Amino acid sequence: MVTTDNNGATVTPPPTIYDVARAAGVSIASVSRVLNGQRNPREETRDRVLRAVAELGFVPDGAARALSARLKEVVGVVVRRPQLLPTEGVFADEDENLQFPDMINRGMEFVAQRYGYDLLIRSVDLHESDGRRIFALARKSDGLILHDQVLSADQLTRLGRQVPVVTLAATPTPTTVNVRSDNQAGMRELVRHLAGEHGYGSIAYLGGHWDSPDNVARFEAAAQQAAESGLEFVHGPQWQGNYCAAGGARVIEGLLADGSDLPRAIVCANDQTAIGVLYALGQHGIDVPGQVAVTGFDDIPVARHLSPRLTSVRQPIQDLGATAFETLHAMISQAARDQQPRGRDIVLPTRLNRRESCGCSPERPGTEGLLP
Amino acid sequence: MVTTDNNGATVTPPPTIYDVARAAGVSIASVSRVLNGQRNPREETRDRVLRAVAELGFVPDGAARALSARLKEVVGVVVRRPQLLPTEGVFADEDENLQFPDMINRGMEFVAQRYGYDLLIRSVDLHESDGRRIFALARKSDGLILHDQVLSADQLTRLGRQVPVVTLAATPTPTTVNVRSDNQAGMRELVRHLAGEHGYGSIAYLGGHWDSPDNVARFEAAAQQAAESGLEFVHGPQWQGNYCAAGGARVIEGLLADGSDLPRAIVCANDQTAIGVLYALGQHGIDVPGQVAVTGFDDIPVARHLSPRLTSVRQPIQDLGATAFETLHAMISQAARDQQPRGRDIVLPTRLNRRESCGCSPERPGTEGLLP
DNA sequence: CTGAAAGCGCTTACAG
DNA sequence: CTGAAAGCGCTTACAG
Repeated sequence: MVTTDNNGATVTPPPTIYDVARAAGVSIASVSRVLNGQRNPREETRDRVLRAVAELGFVPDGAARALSARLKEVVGVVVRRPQLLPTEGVFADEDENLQFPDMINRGMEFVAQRYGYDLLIRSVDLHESDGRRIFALARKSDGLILHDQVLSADQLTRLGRQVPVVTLAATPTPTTVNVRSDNQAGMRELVRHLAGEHGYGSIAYLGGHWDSPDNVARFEAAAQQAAESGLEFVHGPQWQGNYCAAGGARVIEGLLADGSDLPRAIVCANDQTAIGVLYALGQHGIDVPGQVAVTGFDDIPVARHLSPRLTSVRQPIQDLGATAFETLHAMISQAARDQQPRGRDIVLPTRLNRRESCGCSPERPGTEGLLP
Repeated sequence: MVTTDNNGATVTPPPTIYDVARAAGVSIASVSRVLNGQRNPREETRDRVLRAVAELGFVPDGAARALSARLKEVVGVVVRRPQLLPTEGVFADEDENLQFPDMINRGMEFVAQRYGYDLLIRSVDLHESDGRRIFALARKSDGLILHDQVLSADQLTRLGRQVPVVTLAATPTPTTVNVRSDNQAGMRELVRHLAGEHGYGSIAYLGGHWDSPDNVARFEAAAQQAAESGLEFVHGPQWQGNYCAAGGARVIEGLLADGSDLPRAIVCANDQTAIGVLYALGQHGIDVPGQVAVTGFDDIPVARHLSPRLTSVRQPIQDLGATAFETLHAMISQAARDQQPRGRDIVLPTRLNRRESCGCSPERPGTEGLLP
């Protein structure tokens, strides 16, 4: 019986397995067995335990369970993002690049629930160098999923020896598995489209964080395909963005202030950047796609609701998260059996979604991505 | 020494406090004391322990620490969102309303880090009725932050007796504290603006989830202010959205298909809804704000980058999360000392950000929200 | 099938 | 100041 009184603040600690055992008239071992479905307990035992559990509203303490069963049912997730003070002005500039990692996390969470796992989220600064906080998170979890390249290859290898680790959009090591999407194929398809279907003569690549593996892969694929398609390829320090709308807008403002000529098409490292570019071009009365075409990467939901609608390379965002979790879960389950196939690089397909910002004409909704 | 061999998959379990004690030639109690800064250990003891810790890369196991110290340093966060299969078409429709709760979570996380806490995220379905999964999450955490009204008042009161609980945008109970923003003041300011400055004669309210306390508060404030300002106030079942862009677009499509007249201004329950409305109106060649004005609520970052730029009521999004965490943390710390002020309703201020979608003329950037 | 007991890896009174 | 020991709340061989 829970004590009820008029003071809401009275603390009633949750019942323990001892309370249940006492109420059911059995040992705590029996309670545990019934709850964990071990070794068919007698019908009557089961009933008494279940009744007591229901009556007391018993739920096992996570820490005790974790310590005893050597399983926390928690996966640590590390996201790399600017650690800014929540001052309005500053934050307003930077907090837009949330959407992509958050959607990936949601894909993880979806799968995690099916296994009874929860996600322990922690973000680290873009420039965080020592991995101490990440090793600490590992001790609160059964395994780790790391967005981006937050650790050096050496650190990763060492971490992967202690605990199962899956990276996202990074590089596999001998002890860790990586999951990413096919930047190369997606970017090449996009550039081929700009050259072939639209006949543009020049494109620029507006980059994301310079050290992001995704950014590097997209840049290189764009450069190679541009060369193969005979396009002039513009890039360089003045084209350096930061995956955020504000970064994209800043690049455009800078170029216009310098009086630079814009290329016929601007290929952005991601959709957020493209949003900033569209905005800045709009402010200066430059028509998209009439004067300058603009494309994104990721295909986040809002891309469909911009004007003009944003042409973008679709990443299987939620799938990335789901796959990362499934992979990690397999590693955790097999941990006891030791030897497992580490060092893999799992690549998920991408696909070009043509909308108006690249110069294509509007099409009926619903046909997106179904084009040949 | 960590075993190194050529097989990356070899598992090297993390060192325990016993390993450290052995290496340092002291008892595990001393190790614990040095690490937790208790009762000034002798200089030499401290040095030996610290050296061993560094050498072995020791980090205490979270579960063992939690069980022993009765503190997990984990806060559970429950978000209410549609639990859909990651099928593209379906997800594409619904996963846009992520941004707002995710930004709140980020505000929490920012503060949580300073206290050495992590967030354990779990989402439950919009229509989840029984709170079992939430009570289970409570056993993995030191306290809970609940977005929205995910539990009945009775369940909340009961939960709050077992563990510290803070709700967001809900209603306080005798055992829980609520944090929300001032929907009423923000919405009234907005409607007053539409009536007073722009002289519109009619407005509609395009709603969010019908049972969301935020939605109810915004609806009622809009209705009251409309009445006081002598505006015709349009609403009803055909104006029922779902906080998502797709929902907003669907409402507009439905109205136009019925041949209904649109009011002079559409006040949306949140920004995501407004994005869908802008899009649908654009598809039908209806000029915003010339023919119909549109406003949002929340002021998410992308609102600034739409065309026309979206007029919206700014909620202190990150502050909501930060305040929720700070409040919960205070409750956790004082848990031992029992009696605490529960039942509070903490209200954060809102503010109208006028941009072009309501009919205001463009202004210099940087002056947003600084108008009288 | 069930109970008594050991043990998971820590923290913290309790002695010395 | 430091160590030996108890205890946190579970799970799981080990006996019976």
